[in-house]
Amino acid sequence: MSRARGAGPADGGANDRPNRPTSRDVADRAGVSQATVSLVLRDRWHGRVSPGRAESVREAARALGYRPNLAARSLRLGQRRTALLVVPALTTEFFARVHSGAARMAAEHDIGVVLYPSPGGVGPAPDPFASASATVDGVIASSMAAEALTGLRDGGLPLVMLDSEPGLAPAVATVNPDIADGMRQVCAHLLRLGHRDVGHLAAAVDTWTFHARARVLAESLAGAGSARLVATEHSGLTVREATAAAERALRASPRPTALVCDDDVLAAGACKAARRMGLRVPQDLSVTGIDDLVLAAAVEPELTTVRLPAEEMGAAGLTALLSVLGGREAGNTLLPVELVCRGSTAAPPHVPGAASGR
Amino acid sequence: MSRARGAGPADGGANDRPNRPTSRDVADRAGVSQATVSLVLRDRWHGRVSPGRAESVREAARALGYRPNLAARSLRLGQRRTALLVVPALTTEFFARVHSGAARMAAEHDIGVVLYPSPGGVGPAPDPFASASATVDGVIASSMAAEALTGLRDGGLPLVMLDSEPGLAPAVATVNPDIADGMRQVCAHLLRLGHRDVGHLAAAVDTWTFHARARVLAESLAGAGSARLVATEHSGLTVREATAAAERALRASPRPTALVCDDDVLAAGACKAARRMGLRVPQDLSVTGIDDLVLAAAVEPELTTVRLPAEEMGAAGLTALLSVLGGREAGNTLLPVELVCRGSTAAPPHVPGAASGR
DNA sequence: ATGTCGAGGTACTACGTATAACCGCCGTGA
DNA sequence: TCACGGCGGTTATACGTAGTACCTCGACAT
Repeated sequence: MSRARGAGPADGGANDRPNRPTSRDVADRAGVSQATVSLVLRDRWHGRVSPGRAESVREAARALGYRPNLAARSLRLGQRRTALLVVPALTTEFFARVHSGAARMAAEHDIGVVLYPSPGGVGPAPDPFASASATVDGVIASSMAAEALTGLRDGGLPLVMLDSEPGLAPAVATVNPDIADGMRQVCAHLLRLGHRDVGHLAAAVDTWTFHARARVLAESLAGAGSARLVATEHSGLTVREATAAAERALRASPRPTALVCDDDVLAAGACKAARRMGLRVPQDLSVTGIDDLVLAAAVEPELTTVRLPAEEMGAAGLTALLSVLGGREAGNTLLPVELVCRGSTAAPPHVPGAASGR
Repeated sequence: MSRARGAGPADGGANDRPNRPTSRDVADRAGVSQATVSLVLRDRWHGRVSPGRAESVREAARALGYRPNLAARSLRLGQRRTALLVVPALTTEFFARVHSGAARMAAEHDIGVVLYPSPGGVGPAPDPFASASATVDGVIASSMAAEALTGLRDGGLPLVMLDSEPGLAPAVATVNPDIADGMRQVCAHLLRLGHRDVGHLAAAVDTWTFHARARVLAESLAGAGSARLVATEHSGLTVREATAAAERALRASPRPTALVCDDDVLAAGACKAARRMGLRVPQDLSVTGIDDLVLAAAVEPELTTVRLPAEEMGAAGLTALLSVLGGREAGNTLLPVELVCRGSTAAPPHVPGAASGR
């Protein structure tokens, strides 16, 4: 074994990689074989290696700052464990939280998560599979990033969809927040306050989730006899676009006394529009959001909103992926949501008897 | 070569991994050797492989959906290229944007980025180096995640610090927004509006950046003769804490007519506090933030704030890392910032002659 | 005295890719 | 006709880790 490693003093060029120590280096230092090092460090040595040697191996590993090379480890059959998380734009707080949940769960199972922010931003979109999928065992993707998934099918990778219709494809697991329940809670809340004329500020995103929201909202209102949907406006996901859309909605007649928004950012825009039109929130107009972002508690008044379990969605996505990776049936997970009542909802004008929004 | 692969029909157990095709499979299909496949697909075949064969190799690769296994590739000497991005909490819009920038730049250079959200959230913090550093070539870390870096030094990995004092450690590159310039612009803006008594709502984070902000703010005000810092309150990074801290600051005497906040979230909290105390923003109190988050344009009034180039910081961090990886000196990058004047600043009360905030 | 057994460890090989080294074949010039 | 060079590939090997098969040696039972 004459391999000359980084130990040599005054190595010539400046670009000499500081070659990380390998298990062989640890073995040399501890006076054992490489195999023994592997056994000890993988905790498979019980009854195979004497405790004294085991300790000296660990000692040597510590002294050298040895870390096993995951690439090499993953090379061994089927050991590679990496999930690809495809989200539309990580710059969004919501998806950042989804990632956070997935990452935490992944850490517990000692698997990696690599992110692919799908196109939509500026610049050329890198091909997620050219660079990443090689080491990827499965994909967790938001339906909002669906266009990035075109090249996926032939890959044959296990797939978990977030915010996507359950049962569309047999092999695809889904993870969804129980948005139907959320919408029903919102409607119940608004009806209890006395609202009858409700508007919907919908996200102009062609996604099952958003279609589902609209459908459930319409159904819930229709089911309540007295209430009705008097306006539906579509908007992009920025405050500016939302403000414009909300102004359109508020010019409907009869004017809605409550605006259900598909997103907290939209709700913030709606509040802005209301103020601009001389309406007070919540006295003249109630507004509800979805997500419960930081923003929801920062605006004035604070938003009544449906808290979506973003972290849990990430975690559940990873769990689902592990499940199909383990050969089990692709399941559909439904996560509970929670209505957070804050200051942006109250009884409509001219209905003084109803309960307070808070 | 009798290796039985996934092609067999009706393989027994359900858990049979759908073994991704390897370069050898492509070679078999194309009727060439594995080496030839590698040559063709790595574009090193000019003059070594006939165009016809090259095409049939590509054809076979396409048919099989072949993707090279990066882990195996990286096994070959020094080929691994992965950066570890250590941030305090990805759930924060700012760091999500930093990651986005880093990821985009990384994609251009065909290197990977793996995230390590440093402890601070709930649950046990996974050891970043036990799971990740093995395959990591360098680290980009926010100074807000400094506590996660304790185990790093002995690793001997190249390090790039975001938001950290330049020149502290010789081998460490730094990337900073030019916050000094930002603070000077804020001060100039406020002074031009006629403010004299300024308060500082500081982030209670023990970080060089925040110390630097306080220092530059004090200096800028002191340099302007007539102005002075009348209150400094420290706050956590949530709206709730910021509101409480801002209320304390607004009880100082003389009461500040402008509140400079270290963060947009803090600024939102300050606005909330002002409203609660019967003060109008911006007529009675001007408020400025830092970051230019989505939130800044969502609150009412919209925040005058210093836009920090989050994406650029991520990109610059990656560039810096590549630079030291390439053997060059560790440099210090300073990124320009921009004052975004919106509705939360105006002339102070009793100074009617000054220019408008917008 | 010798066979047996288990503890304690080593040799070897697979994993998938990249590349250096090599090698046959065919056209060509002497 | 034959040596030769280069074209068009192949063979072999390294990379770092995990794990299996094997090997050795001492203790103990027979």
